Amino acid sequence: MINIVQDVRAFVVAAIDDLISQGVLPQGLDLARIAVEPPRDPAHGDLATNAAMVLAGAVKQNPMALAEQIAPAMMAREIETGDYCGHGLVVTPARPGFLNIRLAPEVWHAQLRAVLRAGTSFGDSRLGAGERVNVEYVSANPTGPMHVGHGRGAVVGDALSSLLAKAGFAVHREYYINDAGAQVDILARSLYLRYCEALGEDIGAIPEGLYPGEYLVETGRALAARDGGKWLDRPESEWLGPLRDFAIEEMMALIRDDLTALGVHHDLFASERRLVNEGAIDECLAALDRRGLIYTGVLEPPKGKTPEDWEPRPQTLFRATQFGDDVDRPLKKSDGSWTYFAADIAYHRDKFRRGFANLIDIWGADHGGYVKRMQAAIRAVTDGKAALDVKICQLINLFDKGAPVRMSKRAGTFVTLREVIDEVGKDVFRFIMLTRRNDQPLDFDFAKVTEQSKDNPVFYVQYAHARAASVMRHATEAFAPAELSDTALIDAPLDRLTDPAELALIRQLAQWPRLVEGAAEAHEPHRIAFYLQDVAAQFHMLWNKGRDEATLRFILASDPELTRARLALVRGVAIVVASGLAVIGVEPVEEM
RNA sequence: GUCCCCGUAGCUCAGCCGGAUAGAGCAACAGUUUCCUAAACUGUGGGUCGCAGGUUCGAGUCCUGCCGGGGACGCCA
Repeated sequence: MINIVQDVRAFVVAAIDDLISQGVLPQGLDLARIAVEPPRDPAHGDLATNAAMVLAGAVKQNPMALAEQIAPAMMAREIETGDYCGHGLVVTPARPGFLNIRLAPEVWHAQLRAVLRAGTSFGDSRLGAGERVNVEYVSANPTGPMHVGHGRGAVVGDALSSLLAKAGFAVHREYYINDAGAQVDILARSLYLRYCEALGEDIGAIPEGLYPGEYLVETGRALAARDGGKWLDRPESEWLGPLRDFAIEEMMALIRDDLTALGVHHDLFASERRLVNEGAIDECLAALDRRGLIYTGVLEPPKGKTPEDWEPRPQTLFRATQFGDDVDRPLKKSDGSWTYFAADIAYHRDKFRRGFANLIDIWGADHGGYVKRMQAAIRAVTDGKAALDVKICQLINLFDKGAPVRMSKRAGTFVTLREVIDEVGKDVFRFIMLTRRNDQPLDFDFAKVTEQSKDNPVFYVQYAHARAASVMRHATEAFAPAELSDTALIDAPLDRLTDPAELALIRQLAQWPRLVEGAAEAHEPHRIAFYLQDVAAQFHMLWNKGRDEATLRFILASDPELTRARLALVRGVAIVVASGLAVIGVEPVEEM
C-alpha cells in the first residue's frame, strides 16, 4: 500500500471484476481507461474514479445508473476483504457518474506509517522496471567556462536523471564533448596568442573571430610553463594539433570543476573526436548509404532570410524527409569534412549500440530547430527501435534587484555559471532552475533568490525542513531520543491525528509516490519543485494554526501521546521534503 | 515562406496520459500579530483559459484554421 492511488485503482478494477463474475456486467470490458485521482474539490472525497462514465457506453447504461451499481459492489468487497481497515471505504455516486471515494482516517494514518518506515526512499517506484535510459545533458563546447544557460541544462538533466532513477529506471548520464569541429581549432588559435603573451610578446587586441576570454590567459601561461618557447616561431600546422589537445583538456577540466561545484556528475564523457578517429562516422553513414538514404542534391535557399553569400551547390544529403523531417539535411561541409549533424547521428547510433533504446537529450533553446532532424536520423539509424525525447531549455534572464544584468561576451560583462554559484550557492541555483518548466524562459534575480522570505521558494521549502527539525529538537526536552526515532514514532497513536488540516497534510504526503511516477513519465522534473512548495505551504499553515489555537501545537506538555502522534507527522513532512530535495540535488538543512 | 515553443487573474506562473464550481505566489483591499524558530498570519475581491470551429457524456488540456509573442531554418556547434 505504498502508492495509495494505484492501490485504490486496483481495488476499483477488482470490484468491477466481482460484478462481471456475478454476471451483472458483461465480459470483455476495456478497463484500461479507468482512472483514479484525487478530486480538485475536497468535498468530493479523498479520491474519485471515472469508472462508470468510461464503461457506460460499452454496457449500454447511463453512467449514473452504473455508478449506483459499482458503489455497493466496492463497499461489499471492502467489508469482505478488509483492504481498507474494513468499513473504511465510503463510495458515493455523484452527478455525471463519478464515484467519490472517502477513506477512513485509519487508511491515511497507515500511509503516514509507510512514510516513516520507508524514510527518504519513500516514493521509490518500480515503474521503470530497470529499463535502461540514456540522458545526455550539458554537452557544452570545450571552449570556455560554462554560462548560466548551461547551468540550467545541467540541473534539468541531473534532476531528471535522479527522478528517473527513483522511478526505477537504470539511468546513464552522458556528456558529449564537441572536440572535433572548427570551434576547437579557433580555441587552439586563441590559446596560441595567450601563449605568446605569456612568453612576453605583445599580442595587442584579440582579433575578431577568436575567443577573447580572460580564462585563456592562465591556460597560456600553463602551456608556456610546460612547453617553454618551442612553438613560438613554428607554423600553425605544427602547433595546431598539440595546442588543441592541450586547450581541450584544460577547458574540460574547467567545465568539470564547474559541474562539481554544481553537484552534477556524468557517467560518461563521450568524445566526438574519438568517434571520428575510430571511423564510427564513416561506418554509420556508409550504413545509411547502403540503404539509399544518402544522395547528392541541391537544397532550396532558406526562405525569409537568405544569406548574402548563398549560392546553389550540390551537397551530400540525408533523406530526413523520409523520417518525418521537413527537408533533407546536409552531412558534409564544402571542405569535405562531416557536419556536426553527421557526427551526432553516429553518436546517437553509438548510444543505441551500447544498449539504449530510450534516449533523452537536454538542449538549449537555440537548438530547437534541430530536434526533428535528430529524431528522424535516430529512426533511420535504429530502424525505429529507439526513441529520442528532447527537452529544450529556454533562456535565463539575469536580474539584480529587479534591474536586468546585461550580458555581453565582448564587453566583458559575461556572467559565468561559477560566479553565480559562488554568489548564491549551488542549492539555491538548482532549486530555482526547476521553478519553471524547462521550455519556459526563467527570470533569475540575485537579490530575490537569496532573500529570506515567503516569496522565495527555496527558502520556503528549506524552512519547512528546518522547522520540522527544530520541532524535533524541542521535543527532546520532554522525550528520550530513542522515543523520537522514526521507528519509535511508527508506533505513536496516530489515530489521535483527527484535525482536518492534519489529515490534509498526510494526504498531501501520500501523493508523493504518484507524483514521482507522473513526473518521471512526463520527463518533467520541475513538478517536484512545485510539489515541495505545496507540501511546505501546508506544513507552515498547520504550524501557524498552532499560534491561534494552542491545542493544535505539535508539542503539548499536557498530552505526550498526542505529541508523539504529531511528531510522527512532523517527521513525515521532513522525510518527504528531504526525499524530494534529494531528487533535485538540494541539501535539506536542519536549521537556518 | 516552413517548422518548433508559448498565449490561463493587474504581474509571474502551475494545471498531473480530458473529468465535476480553473489554482498558487506577488500586487490590491480588510483585519490579526511578542506565538513550538523570528525572517509574518488570516480573510476578501479579481479570469470570455488569445479568437473561431471540430471531436465527446465532458475540452484550459486533443484536432483544424486564424491572431499575437519568441526562436530556428546549407557549408556553426
